[in-house]
Amino acid sequence: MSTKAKIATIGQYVDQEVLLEGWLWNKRSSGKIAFLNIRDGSGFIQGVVAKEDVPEELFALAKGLSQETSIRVTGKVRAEERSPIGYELTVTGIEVVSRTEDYPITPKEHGVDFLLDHRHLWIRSPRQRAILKIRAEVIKGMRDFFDKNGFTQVDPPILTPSSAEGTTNMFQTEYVNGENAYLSQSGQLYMEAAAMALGKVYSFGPTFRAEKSKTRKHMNEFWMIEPEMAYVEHAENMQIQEALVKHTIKHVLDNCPQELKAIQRDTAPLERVVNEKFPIITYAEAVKILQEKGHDFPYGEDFGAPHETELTNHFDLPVFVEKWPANIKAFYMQPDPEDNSVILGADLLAPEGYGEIVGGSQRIHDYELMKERYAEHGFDESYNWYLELRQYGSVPHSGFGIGLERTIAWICGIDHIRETIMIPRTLYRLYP
RNA sequence: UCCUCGAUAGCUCAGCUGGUAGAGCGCCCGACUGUUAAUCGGAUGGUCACAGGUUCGAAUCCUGUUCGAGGAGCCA
Repeated sequence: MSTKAKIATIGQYVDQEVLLEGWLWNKRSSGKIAFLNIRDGSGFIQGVVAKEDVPEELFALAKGLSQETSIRVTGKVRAEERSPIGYELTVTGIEVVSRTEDYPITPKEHGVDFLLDHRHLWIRSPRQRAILKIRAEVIKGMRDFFDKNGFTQVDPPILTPSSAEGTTNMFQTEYVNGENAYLSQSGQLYMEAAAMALGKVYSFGPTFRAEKSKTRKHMNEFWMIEPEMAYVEHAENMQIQEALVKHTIKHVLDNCPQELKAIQRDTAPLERVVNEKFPIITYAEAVKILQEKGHDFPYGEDFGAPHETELTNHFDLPVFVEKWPANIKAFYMQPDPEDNSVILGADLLAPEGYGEIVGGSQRIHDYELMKERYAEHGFDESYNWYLELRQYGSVPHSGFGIGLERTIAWICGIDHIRETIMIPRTLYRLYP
């Protein structure tokens, strides 16, 4: 009986006979030799079956295997220079667990529509597997940062009453008592309550937006990490964001070399992000840069995708854009004491055309000012609890939200965020 | 919601000013001892998205519909 092994750690078993449990990803054969490309979830390895070395039935079986047939393969691990992973398996036995007929996804090219319709199978492909592995490490790296820096994870509710920021873009459902309920589009307001209880907190969970957005940067269900910190003000908020991003990227560079290679990510720009200080510019300076570069961009508007790309190309690093005009940002953002018309908040724009990945700000902590904002926006009683946070021991506090999928898309260098999650939920696509 | 583009074999696509359907790949059969999107030979494979219209004749032209993709707005 052979030892069970995993491809990821196959190097431990050189010159030993092992058992691999997996699937046939691809096959090439000639009259006297067959190459089986085997995957087991942990990686890919090539198995070799030479006609003269094995019983006739085994060679015939190997030649007849179809793509994605599940197999238990025994064989001897061999160091092999020609292999991308450095090892090959000299196959001595194959047990077919379940034969596959007519697997739809071939190693050849396919269109987006076809692949998305077969997303449940597409994730078996080397590239998709690598992206999902990197996603897991991005999450791990972020949690690691928060846990090492005194944050406590808190989980805000997903079912919420009407939103303080309006409900037009929210998924509506009926609550048990017949009231309208909405799927959360941000846990931030609740996280502010948590910060007053635990100091430094972060949430990590799915968030839902019923926006009819149809771009490579949008999904209707995505994951967000939302830290909130008591006694932290604007400048420190940005420092923490920068440290988080650097730590996360370093974690991926250290832990996913194989996966980054599999998706052919050029890691030089990422190493630069780890080693260099992120520039901070004000919104006004950003507008000036755009105008100098020939954009007809008026002060007071939000940036579009080409503007964000222009700004980050200018620095070739993630860039904080701070002190935005208050009227284009959320009601809860703290005004700059030096200029009431702008707020103490910043967006972090990722380089290489990836755009906004973080939005953060210092929050209004003054009770009277928050009451004014409530009046201006006509908020109802369902968010009185949020106002109460300013009545009972209010302190300066800040927080931010980082979009998990946008961050992963950037780190992986892929052009559409739908590949960063197992089953993407985009406009017009609720299947599979 | 708006703008742009698209839908032909299992997949990726070609099909000209209208004349009755093509290639490559996959599957299947055969050849080949180092392939790695293997290669070579053969065979199979179609309600040309749907519904109307124009015409002797429509994959092709016109109208509408459905579905999808890219982008705008909004955001992470």
